[in-house]
Amino acid sequence: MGRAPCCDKASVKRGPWSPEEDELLRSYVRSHGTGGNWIALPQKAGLNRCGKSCRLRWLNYLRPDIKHGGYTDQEDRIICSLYNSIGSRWSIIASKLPGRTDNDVKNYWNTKLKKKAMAMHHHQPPPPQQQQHYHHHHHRVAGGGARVTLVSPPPAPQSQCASMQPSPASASSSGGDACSFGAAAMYSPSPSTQQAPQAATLAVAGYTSVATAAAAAAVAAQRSPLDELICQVPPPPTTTAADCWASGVTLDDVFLPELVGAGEFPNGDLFGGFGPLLQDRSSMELSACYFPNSAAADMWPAATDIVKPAGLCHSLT
DNA sequence: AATGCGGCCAACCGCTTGTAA
DNA sequence: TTTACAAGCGGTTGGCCGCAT
Repeated sequence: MGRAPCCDKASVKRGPWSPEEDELLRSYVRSHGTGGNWIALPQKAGLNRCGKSCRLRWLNYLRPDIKHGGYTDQEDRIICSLYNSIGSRWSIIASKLPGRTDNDVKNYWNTKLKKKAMAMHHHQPPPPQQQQHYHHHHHRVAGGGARVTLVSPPPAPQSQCASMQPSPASASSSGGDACSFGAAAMYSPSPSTQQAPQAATLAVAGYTSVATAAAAAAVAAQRSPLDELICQVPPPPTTTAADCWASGVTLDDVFLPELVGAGEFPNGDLFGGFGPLLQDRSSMELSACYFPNSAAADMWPAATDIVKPAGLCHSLT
């Protein structure tokens, strides 16, 4: 038994919206809101449309804060970086781009950015050595906020993909490895990134993982003394996994094999990291944790507001 | 001018997730 | 705990438009 359809598709209008329908929907939502019930909305608004269709029209087109087209280089970088990190999670990617919708970002990627990324991937010179080399870019966040360190995976030829252990989302995306790494290749450090503090914050998310994106935002929003400690560690002179931790930003999942072996975080979940960086501490159960330095390790027993893993706590120093 | 082709994008489809009863 | 339903999400489709021939 399948689920009953949300509306009678034979009787509702489908296809492009007319200006009159747009105005009906717009004025209804303006005066009543969506009411949390899109299914009932069309009838109340006097529209002969499926509720899902109304919702889509509002979210993707009629919402007042929507931007169409005119993507900036900065937005391109954010999209590429996030795509490389998390795959086709368009709603998450769009949430990092004010005024953009998931549908819009998805279309933009599929029609333009993917090709651009592919082209750049194919123009990447081969890596100098097989040893993975991670680029660190340091940015100071506006307002004296946390210094953050970007860790980007190197542009990698397809032959290296297996060893890179991309996140499940990336691995399962239809874009394939070439696209994924092409996106990474596009994400070289650029002056424009450094000029925009907000962009720097967003870029951090792009280099890590979804939850890390939230964590990066959380760093600025809520900080305990432990958080401060993490964020104040001076920038490392070299580029190792431990350095990444020391900089206060969780690791990209490509570091996992290097750190603990692929079996430690079965789903590419890297939140072995530091509880204090997580937005919702109470809901996160860590499978392991790694202290960025011995001082943080010392403070760990005193931290009472995070869910601590049963075992596997290590200091990286 | 007519036709074909490819790019673009709005909209749809169907599956997954969240939640209330 | 189970079930039903709405919302959310990502993949896909279809039609419009501009450009090349």
